[in-house]
Amino acid sequence: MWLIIAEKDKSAKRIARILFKDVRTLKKNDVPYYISPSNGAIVLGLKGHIVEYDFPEELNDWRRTPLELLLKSKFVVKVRDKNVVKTLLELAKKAKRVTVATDYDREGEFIGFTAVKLVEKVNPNVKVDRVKFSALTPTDVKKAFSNPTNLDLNLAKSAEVRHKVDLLWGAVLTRLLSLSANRLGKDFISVGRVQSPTLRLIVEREEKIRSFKSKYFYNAIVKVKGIHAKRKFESEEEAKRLLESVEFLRVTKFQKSLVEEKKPIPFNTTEFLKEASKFMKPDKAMSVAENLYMEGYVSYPRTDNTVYPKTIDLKRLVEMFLNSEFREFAKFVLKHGIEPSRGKKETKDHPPIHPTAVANRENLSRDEWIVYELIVKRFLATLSPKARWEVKRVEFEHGFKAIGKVLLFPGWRFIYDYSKFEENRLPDFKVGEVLKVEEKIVKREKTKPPSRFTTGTLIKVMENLGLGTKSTRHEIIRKLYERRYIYGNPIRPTNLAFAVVNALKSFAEVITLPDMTAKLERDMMAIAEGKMDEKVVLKESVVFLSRVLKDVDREKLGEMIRDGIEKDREEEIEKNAIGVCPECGGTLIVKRARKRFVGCSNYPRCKFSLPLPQKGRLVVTSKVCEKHGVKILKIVERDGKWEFCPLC
DNA sequence: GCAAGGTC
Repeated sequence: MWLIIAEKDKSAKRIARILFKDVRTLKKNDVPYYISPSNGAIVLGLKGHIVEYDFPEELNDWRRTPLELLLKSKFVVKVRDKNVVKTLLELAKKAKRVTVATDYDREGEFIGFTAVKLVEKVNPNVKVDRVKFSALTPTDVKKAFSNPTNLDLNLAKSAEVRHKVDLLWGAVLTRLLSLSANRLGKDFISVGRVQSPTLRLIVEREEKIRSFKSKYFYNAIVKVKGIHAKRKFESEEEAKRLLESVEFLRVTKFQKSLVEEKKPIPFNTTEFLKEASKFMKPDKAMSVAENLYMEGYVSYPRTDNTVYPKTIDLKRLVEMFLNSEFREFAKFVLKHGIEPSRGKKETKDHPPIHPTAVANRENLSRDEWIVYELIVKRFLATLSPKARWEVKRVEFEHGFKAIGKVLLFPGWRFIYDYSKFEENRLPDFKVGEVLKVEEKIVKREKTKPPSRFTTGTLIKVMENLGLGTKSTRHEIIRKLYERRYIYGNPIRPTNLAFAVVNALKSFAEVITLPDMTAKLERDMMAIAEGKMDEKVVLKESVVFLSRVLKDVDREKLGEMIRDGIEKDREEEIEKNAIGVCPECGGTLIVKRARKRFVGCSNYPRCKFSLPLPQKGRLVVTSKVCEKHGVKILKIVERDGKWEFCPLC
């Protein structure tokens, strides 16, 4: 029997259908696999990593394990998906030949490698080979299977070292911070190669915003021919002085031009999440996209590719929408001729995210429809004509300027309505023409601090810095929320986040920098090329971390972090305090436990409490009820919002 | 109860 191992069920199915004519689907331990009786072949899909490295069980008790022991420890293999491993072993026992057909990348090589190691335990003499294809098309797959090669052990080792380095750093520093601050159980303080640099970005942006000194500036504005032209000044006097002196203005320059506005590029994971985050958190958007993929409505949502491969029949996909509520858009695209845009990143593994079937609004959940509509509109927009603008620039004496923009032809904007735009109409001017100043205004404005990251912009920044992968960035951000390091969107860091980042900066700064990932990438490359031994890389980490453990002042570290937590707690109380308790004079506080209610700060001495509605998002407003002197509360629900005083 | 990386 010939066993072919794929990375996931979907690819297993595809591979089986491409290679064999008589494919039957069977199930063992609830795991599907595909069999070709005539060829005596079985294709089994794994679920990504089915095993992972961990520390031996005796090191699991955080309190009782000196951190130095983690550095000396060996790694043990832990099974993550029992059913898949069981099925793999049962099938492998009977195999004469095993072919690894996992994704052709570093993690894919590692996944295949670990599967083979498991197989060899039950079937030591099995023949093993490896096929490499970068697209699941019949041509690519068949070609790969006619040229089987061997597993690339160095490539697999390079992924293995990443797993180990990440676990080592993550476990040692996570436990160090958590133990020092005495935050154990679900309240632990996490640290990691990707999450910590990401958190540092957010914290440092907040520091910039806090230290930002805004300056005033003054726009001298004149109205001529019904439009406003302006010039910027640093001082109000200068602006006023100039305005006082002008009664007529001569036109010194006038330009009218046609400007084409590029259409958006095809969706890869990052671009998709950036746009979808206007509606929901990235982890939510990702799981919704995953569902749509499983139901066959969109293509694989984890991709770096921003260029449609030639193998996709774009025209057929557009025509598919002629019988849908997107028909006007499909017609528009077909009428103007399909011309796909392309991004800078071109990879071979998966195409950009695009619709694969027509869905009806009624068959999808609300969130599914939002994501589906976004993907469809984006797809059609990438194929449609550019937008065309008429841009006018006019300049007057004394440096007054105005710019006008009018959308002449919407092109892709007709379809993709997710980015707002403004038009500003300007009449035509003639150079030399002298116009009467109809109105004069001085407007005071402020320079703005840098803006906070949103989940969307953060994902993009992470990608640019090489932090995380298309499949993990949304997870990392979710983790930061879950650990109470960040809140809101735009994202704000908590005091705990400040404490964690500053603590790490003081004794293990590398873990807060993207450079660590960059260096790890270089080391992995060297290992893959056979120029470096994985032991050397691991040793380096061990040496660094043992230095950290020796030097760090755990008392001080614990204090820093507890301070952060304490500050968060105080702010939380302050934010939720709504007034004075009518029974004891204590402070009334909105409590958000399993149920939410208004309680007294003197609890348990004072048992005063008020019920609150449990549904919708509750906001403490700054308005005060005139009758009771307590803050007005607001409930925000999907279909509206309402305000009330809890004492009324 | 640690990370980040696959996939569901």
